[in-house]
Amino acid sequence: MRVSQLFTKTSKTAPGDEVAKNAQLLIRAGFIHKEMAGVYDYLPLGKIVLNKIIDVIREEMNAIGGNELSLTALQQKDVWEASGRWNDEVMDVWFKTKLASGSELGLAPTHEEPLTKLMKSFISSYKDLPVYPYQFQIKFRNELRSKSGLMRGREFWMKDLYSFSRTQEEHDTFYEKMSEAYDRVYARLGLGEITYKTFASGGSFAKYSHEFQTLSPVGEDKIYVHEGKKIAINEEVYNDEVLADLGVSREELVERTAVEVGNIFTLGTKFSDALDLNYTDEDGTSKRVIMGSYGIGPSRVMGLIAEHFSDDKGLVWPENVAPAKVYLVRIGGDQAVAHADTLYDELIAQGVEVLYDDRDERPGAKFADAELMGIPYRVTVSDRLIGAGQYEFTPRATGETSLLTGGELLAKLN
RNA sequence: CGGGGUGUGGCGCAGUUGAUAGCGCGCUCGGUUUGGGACCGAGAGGUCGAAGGUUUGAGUCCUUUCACCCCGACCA
Repeated sequence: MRVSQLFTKTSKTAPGDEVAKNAQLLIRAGFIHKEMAGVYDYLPLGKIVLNKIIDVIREEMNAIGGNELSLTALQQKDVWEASGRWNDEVMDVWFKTKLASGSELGLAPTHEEPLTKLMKSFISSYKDLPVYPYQFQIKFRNELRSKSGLMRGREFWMKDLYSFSRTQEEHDTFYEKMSEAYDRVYARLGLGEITYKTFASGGSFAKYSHEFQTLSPVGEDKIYVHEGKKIAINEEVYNDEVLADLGVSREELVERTAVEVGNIFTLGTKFSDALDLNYTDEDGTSKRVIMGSYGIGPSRVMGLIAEHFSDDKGLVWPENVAPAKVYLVRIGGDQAVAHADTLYDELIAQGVEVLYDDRDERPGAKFADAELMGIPYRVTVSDRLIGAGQYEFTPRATGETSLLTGGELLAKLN
């Protein structure tokens, strides 16, 4: 992509009404735009980052048998009344609206009910199970207070997978596989080191649920971390019983603030009871389907990564989620243009994603933008280096520049 | 939803005791520049969140209202 073709621009200043670092940097770099409190547009570069996060999650969900689908955002009242969650006192984050006919509708805050109902059309035998449908979708939640930029929005992206299993054992096995898949997701997103599988309250069908909590000063949750076991306990269940269950003592735990970047939850038969989702087992008897739900908020993850991987110059994207691998800076006249154009074509031919700064700007402005946007590698083509057949190569994270030949450069970026 | 704060060109801000708005960035044009967000000159762009009120006169005072931010409560 050529920078001259991007309609977005960078800004030296952040909007005065944004305090959260993730929002300030993402807006300054032109990745997102604020529409209203807790509601953001994803601009071209931001959309690429969001897509990359989604792609990582998708690969891991597919690897454990997920079936991607797309459910509707408009929700019928009846489906939710079956579980009692249409009631505003039970679920206080509803955005409700009406059809022209006057019928009430809701904007989906989550999808257990509609999906459970949908699956009634496809699940009837033990042979139809287990199944793992999932989706990436914008959820709507009427939060009393949205905050922290992308971290808590009223409209946000969510990956939600739901498991439908025959037995508790089958469910438990999948639950564990999902936990491992989540570990791989966060590792690939560069958050593995600071993300902890955290014990949280389980609801009526399991003693615990698990949250994936990433350490961050902007976190809303307080957790107690056990470094040795790489686990943590949410403060809501931080008690002697849990400590005993996990075989840890208070002295081994450290209190930290963290951001919930995902959760896995055993639902049991809560929704299959409410909506009457059954299957016929091998012995001919009818049984309830055992369910689980598994969420990750890609938009929140994006905010967290922006918040975590940044410095005084701007964003510092991990390679797996960066909008491009290389920021190609061109300095100089016709000769530099010709060389940069050629290198751009070569990199593209090699499958390297490049953001080519072909603007007629001064070098300082290009360098500053490359840093603000946080592209992992900056490559500089300039008149003064062409004679020597050299290119400058500068990793964003270290800022250390080395001089490479064309061959060395292509090898390094491959 | 309770408490606190803020709304002035696209963005960041200033506007003294009331007298129909100013700076920086950005933008346009001309020229000079060209390895760390260039410089000079000339321009365009706002009725000051909205509504009502006080006053000869309101960005400045009063009332109402909307929006945004922070803390708390609540939540992916």
